[in-house]
Amino acid sequence: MPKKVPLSDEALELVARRFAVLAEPMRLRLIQALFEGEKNVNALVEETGGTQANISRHLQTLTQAHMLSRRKEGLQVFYAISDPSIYKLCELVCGSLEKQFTKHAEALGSE
Amino acid sequence: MPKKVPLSDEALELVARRFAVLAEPMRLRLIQALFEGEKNVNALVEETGGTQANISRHLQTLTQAHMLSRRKEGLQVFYAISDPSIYKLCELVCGSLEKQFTKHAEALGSE
DNA sequence: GACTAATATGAGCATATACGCATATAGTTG
DNA sequence: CAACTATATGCGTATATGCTCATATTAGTC
Repeated sequence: MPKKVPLSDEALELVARRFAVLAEPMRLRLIQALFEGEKNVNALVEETGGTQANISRHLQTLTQAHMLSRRKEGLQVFYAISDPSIYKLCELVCGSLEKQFTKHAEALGSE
Repeated sequence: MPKKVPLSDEALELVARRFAVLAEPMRLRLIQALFEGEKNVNALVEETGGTQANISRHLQTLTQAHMLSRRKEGLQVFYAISDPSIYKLCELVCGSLEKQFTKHAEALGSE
């Protein structure tokens, strides 16, 4: 298990791409909605308030990144979180953001 | 400490923005270089092979996101990783990518 | 103060991608 | 097979952002 070896250019692009998939509010909203469990497209459309076309595209992006699983059942398609690391990723980011706010609540003047 | 409460739109944008900062290969390379410890701009320029202007901009982006700290010493400016969660973030992503490769090494046919 | 070194920034270009609209595909039911 | 439902996709547009070149700024030296 390599640890100190610098990543190759290809590897860096893959990592960057993975972060990029998570760098969209609507996709994060979808992921958040799926924290509760598997849901079909329509449910996600209603819950997130997005358009059907847009949600479908985002779900495709997330699925191609192997973050979601896709299960077809008749007319409906059900998506679910398939990569457990996503939970931790979101927790980590939320945690560090909270720390930032706590810190800068006193000093103020972010950005 | 909120855990199950869905994040607000503002919060989602902040999380997304944070991921976006990490969604650039060159920035990841800088972060990786800084894993070894504090370095000045010139060292980072040489190590990453980027142009001075570009590196400077990326360092600014990372610093504004509170991921790096900036220390000025005479003519030089030293940057260092200031948010420990970045280590874990990178580890998590690398880990899940490795799993993907292991899985699809046999089945093949990603993307 | 003139000169040099280290870093930052303004402007323009090229590319990526999120979104909306319309339409296509897949599956179900009559 | 016609009509309907659920989901996916082609296309055009708008916006964001990474990159380069040139230049500005800051700090040290003579």
